[in-house]
Amino acid sequence: MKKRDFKDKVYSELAKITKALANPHRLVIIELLAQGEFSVEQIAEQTNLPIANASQHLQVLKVAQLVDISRKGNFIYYRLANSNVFKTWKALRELGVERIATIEKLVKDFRKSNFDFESVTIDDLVRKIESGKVTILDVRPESEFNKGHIANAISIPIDQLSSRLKELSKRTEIVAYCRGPFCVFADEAVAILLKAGYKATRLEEGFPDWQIQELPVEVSLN
Amino acid sequence: MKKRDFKDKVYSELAKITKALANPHRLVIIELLAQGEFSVEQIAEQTNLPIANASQHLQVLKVAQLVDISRKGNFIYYRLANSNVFKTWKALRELGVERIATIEKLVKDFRKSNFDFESVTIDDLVRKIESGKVTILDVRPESEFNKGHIANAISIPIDQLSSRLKELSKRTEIVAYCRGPFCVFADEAVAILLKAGYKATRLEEGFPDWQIQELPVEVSLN
DNA sequence: AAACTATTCAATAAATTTATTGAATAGATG
DNA sequence: CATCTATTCAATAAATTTATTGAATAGTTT
Repeated sequence: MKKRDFKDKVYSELAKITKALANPHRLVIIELLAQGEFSVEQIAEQTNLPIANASQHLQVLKVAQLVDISRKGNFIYYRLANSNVFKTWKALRELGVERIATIEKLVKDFRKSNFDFESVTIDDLVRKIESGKVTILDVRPESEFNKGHIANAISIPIDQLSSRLKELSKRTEIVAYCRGPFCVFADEAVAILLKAGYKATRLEEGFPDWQIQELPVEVSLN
Repeated sequence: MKKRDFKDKVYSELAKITKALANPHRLVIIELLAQGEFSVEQIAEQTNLPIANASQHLQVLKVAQLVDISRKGNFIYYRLANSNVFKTWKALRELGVERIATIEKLVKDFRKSNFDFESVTIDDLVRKIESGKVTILDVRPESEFNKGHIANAISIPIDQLSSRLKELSKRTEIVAYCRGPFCVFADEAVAILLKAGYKATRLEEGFPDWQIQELPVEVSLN
């Protein structure tokens, strides 16, 4: 093979992978699958897409080998092919937030107008865990908590939080987390908690960011 | 702003950036600019594109804020907007090589059929530098060497190597490097060196990979 | 100010991607 | 084996991306 042919082929293969990522719906799917595996139906629901449409996008990801599948009963479950897929999404996400003022502004404006409060980073949380008491609160749907969560976190899905406040202590600081930096479950949780007189902040990143750093995680079997 | 509007906008902005990367020519340009800044004319030449075409691709990268420009005399020089752009390219590259058998096979087959020999990683090279004598050979064009190179490397551009062999010692192991893992200058160099009786291997990655790890680099002023 | 030149723009056609719809399929279940 | 159901496929139209060409532009240089 000639040198130029070789380079053309390598870069066009890499561009194919990149194209498979280059769609807003597919990025949402990638972030969702970073929480664990989901059926086509669940993915369609979470992303607000018609099922046929979601399936089509999943085919694109599958052809690019970014996702794997397995069948359980009547359902087909999709998951990220490996941790490099999440790493690449993370790199894109960070590039976007840093380079594109629009995104940073969108996030800040949205947070400020809806929930005006501080957040903590993963490093901050690690330090809090080491040096004192902190309640780690997972506000994702319970099924996602069961697939994997930060060690010692407790699960109260955001739509149950208001009615289950009594499970939390007002004396311990609470750090709420969810799927990722653009997920608003944690913001909503902190808003509810602050209003009810709890001391609470949100984790800037999500569970997959914690997991990829090989920090302690737990899985609930059921 | 509503929750869904917010998410739609964030992910569509991120998809825009990803789309800007999702083209083989533009990936080649990103890798080239990781070596330093180049004029439109130089970029067109290196990528084998008509100038108008190269300019068009550069506009796409500029709108996505992945590159910055500066004018010097009649020329406009393009450079990567910041190190996160390279980090993202590196993540995509590694995802591709790991996930896509086609790419790995392309690289292996090409290397095996043209140059069958071992390579060393950046970690290997760091150890070699610490623990003994090694000649680090930069075979990129001299202008790229001048913009930045591995500390203590010597520059012999690949097209001058055959005629400048006497500058190298046969007693010291030589590690040749170039732009990146898909760049073949270093392969060609090792082939020439082995044939002439030198002890030589190539560095798997390229100069930008060394630089991003904050390992020692030097810049030649001129 | 005129001439020059590197780069960008504009217009077009071809190729690719996307959303939508409804039908087809594969595999599990009864 | 027939039925059921989650998922995929296929066909189409609309939107976007790409390559190509030649003209326009901005900024230097003389």
